Amino acid sequence: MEKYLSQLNDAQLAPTLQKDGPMIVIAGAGSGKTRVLTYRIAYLMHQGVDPFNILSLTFTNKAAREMKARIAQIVGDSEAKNLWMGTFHSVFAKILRIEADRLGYPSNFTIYDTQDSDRLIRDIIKQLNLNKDIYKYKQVRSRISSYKNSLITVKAYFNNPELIEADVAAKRPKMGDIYKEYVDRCFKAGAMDFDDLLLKTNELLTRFPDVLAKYQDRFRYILVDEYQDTNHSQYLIVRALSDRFQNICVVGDDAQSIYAFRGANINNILNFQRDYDDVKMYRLEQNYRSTKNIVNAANSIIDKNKTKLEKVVWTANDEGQKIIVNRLLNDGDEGRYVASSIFENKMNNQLKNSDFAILYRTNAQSRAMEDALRKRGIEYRIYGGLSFYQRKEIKDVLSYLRLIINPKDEEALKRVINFPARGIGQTTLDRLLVAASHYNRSIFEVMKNLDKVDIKINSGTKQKLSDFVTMIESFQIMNETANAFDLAEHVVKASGLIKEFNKDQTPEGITRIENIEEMLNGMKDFVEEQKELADTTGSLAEFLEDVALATDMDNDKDDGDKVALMTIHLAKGLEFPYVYIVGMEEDLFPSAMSMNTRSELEEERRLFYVALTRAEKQAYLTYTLSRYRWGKLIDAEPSRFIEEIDDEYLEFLKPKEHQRANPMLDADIFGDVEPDKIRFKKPKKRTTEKKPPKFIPPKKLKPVSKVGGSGEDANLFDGKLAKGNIVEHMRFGKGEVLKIEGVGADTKAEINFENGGVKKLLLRFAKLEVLG
DNA sequence: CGAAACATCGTACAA
DNA sequence: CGATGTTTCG
Repeated sequence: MEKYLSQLNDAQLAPTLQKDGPMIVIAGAGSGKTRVLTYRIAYLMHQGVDPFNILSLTFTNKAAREMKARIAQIVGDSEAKNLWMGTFHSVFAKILRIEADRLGYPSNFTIYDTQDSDRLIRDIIKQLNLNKDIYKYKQVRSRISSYKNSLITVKAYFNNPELIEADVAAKRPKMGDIYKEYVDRCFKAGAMDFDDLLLKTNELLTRFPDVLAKYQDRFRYILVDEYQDTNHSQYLIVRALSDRFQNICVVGDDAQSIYAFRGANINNILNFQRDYDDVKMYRLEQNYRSTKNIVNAANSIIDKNKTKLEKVVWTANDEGQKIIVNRLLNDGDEGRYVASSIFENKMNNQLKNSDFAILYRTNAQSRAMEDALRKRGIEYRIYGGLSFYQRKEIKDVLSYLRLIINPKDEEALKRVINFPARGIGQTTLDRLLVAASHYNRSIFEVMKNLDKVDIKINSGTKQKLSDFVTMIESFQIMNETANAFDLAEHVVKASGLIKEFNKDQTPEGITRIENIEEMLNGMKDFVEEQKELADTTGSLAEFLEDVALATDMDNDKDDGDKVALMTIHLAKGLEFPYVYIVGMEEDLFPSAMSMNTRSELEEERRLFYVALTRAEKQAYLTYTLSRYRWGKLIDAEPSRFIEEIDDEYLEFLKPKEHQRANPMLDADIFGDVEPDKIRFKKPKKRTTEKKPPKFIPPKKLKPVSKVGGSGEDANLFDGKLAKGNIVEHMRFGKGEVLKIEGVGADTKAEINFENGGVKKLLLRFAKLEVLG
């Protein structure tokens, strides 16, 4: 043990060695907090604490696995195995299964994902005859989610006039009714959504003192990682469980709190010291990850936030390179730049693909990056986005499997009852739903008792329904003996799914079959893996739970040397030698939706802080002049966050250095621009300059060019500039239009200028006045 | 009832 | 643009 502890610096050692009592560790980016958590757990066990009494809540299941493996190296496999480690959701889902009957739930309850919730909510809105343009299902879902995260049950909602009034004022008077119906339907389906896993845990611990006592006694030592991202519901669970022994250790960094949108409350970490007596506070401020340049640049950003705990992150590492800032024409150009920069870096510095990460604000930005990397022949891997398990064909298979475990699962049933088509249409389904509601039974139970219920369904359809029931029941029987893989393989054949997908021989259809095969392979691995671990059985139910609660990071199969592409949110906790942060533009980053309040903007700023502090050696920031969004080319302005970094840490790239590759750009479209200067909304110390503006943003071109259309209209000069027109250019003087070519934003004009000769200009950017 | 054409809509972040 | 909902026709 001493050997391991000697690897820690003094700041890290102090919290590691504090065995008892409440404590908070404020850990700056890259300061080795995982190491502290890991060694602290090992040390607890070394001091004689039974691993059965330790609960460690991590941000991803992958992190839990890695930490457990590390601890096993120190204290031994057999001991480490008994630790409770995992995400809030997975740990409490397990506890809820054990205690389910207390809450009237079956222990095999389904976990609804967001798609399932959305479908159910849409159903309910339709069923209640509400206007779907007013009750948008996504808004409704997020509203319900925030109720649940604040522990507002249906009953609490109807007892709270303020909430009701707020919804009435928002022209959504039926919110409560939808909420009630949603909760009822989930309950009847034996289903919990993600928020329920926390809400019901709270219910369990509050309503049943003996259950609370049991888990308080069990979890005598509790550790919570990424505490800054806990929501109210999680906060209350931690408080309740730690109340008896008060051996609670939370670790986090308020500067990296980036999950407010799913209810995370930064006050949990800011106010931790008020919640317990004699809280010991530790700070980890030495950064081991990044260069001085990166650390200082990141500090200069986070300084702009008002809400924060005081801490000074520093590093003893090298000065390093400045952060490179580059402006590109559009998203395609941005992709090409990033790809060629990665290519060059690899060549010059003997690097691997996995030394690079491309981080973006929204998943939609990945496409341009992918295209460019593919063209360059650089292998990459995308994290997040539409996850594997959310794909249609995979959800179809999973729905059959879910129905085997929990036949009440309404969303699974609706999904597969007529897929592949077996002649059970909407009308039949509607009648089943009505009957189910009337008899207060699940749809599946109604289907099993068609002859006993009053329902208007013709005999042919009844036969089809009973065939379906028979099929599912035969799967259920097989589930009693077969393992998850064998069963799933049988199900995809017997249900007709494979046959259905095989009909489609287009590339997409073939991909679907491959995806199903991949999932079956995954199940096989799962079964094999579980066989080796004695404590689990490799059952289908366990597989489904794994799948439902897997985070995007958990599915990270180590499949070779690839550039990582992901959102900044997913990058939290990771590090890469070279990091490209792309799309540094106003309305994108910071997001247009996050600029209304200070706290929203501060969260965006923390997000940028997280992004920048992922980099070890070198960070790149890119932004574009225009970008495709919603299928349309729109103008962009550089993000205020670039401006917020101290200039001394930045190096602005001269666009020409890399734009040579693109022949279109050889036209002197930036002829009147000094390319090495950056353009901001509010120019800094530039007012005294007499020279023409360094850079004229496209938006501001409008009034100058007189002939220009609106910013949204890509066809600035379309129809207004024609062959033969005489125009004037600031630098090239008068000229005659020889030719117009291209369409939309790509429209170019060939112009013969008095001083400059023939130039090809992109009209989008050219500063021209039409003289006649 | 089913499939394909057609129309609409809404666009973060995610367990 | 792309996912989803609606209409239409066989």
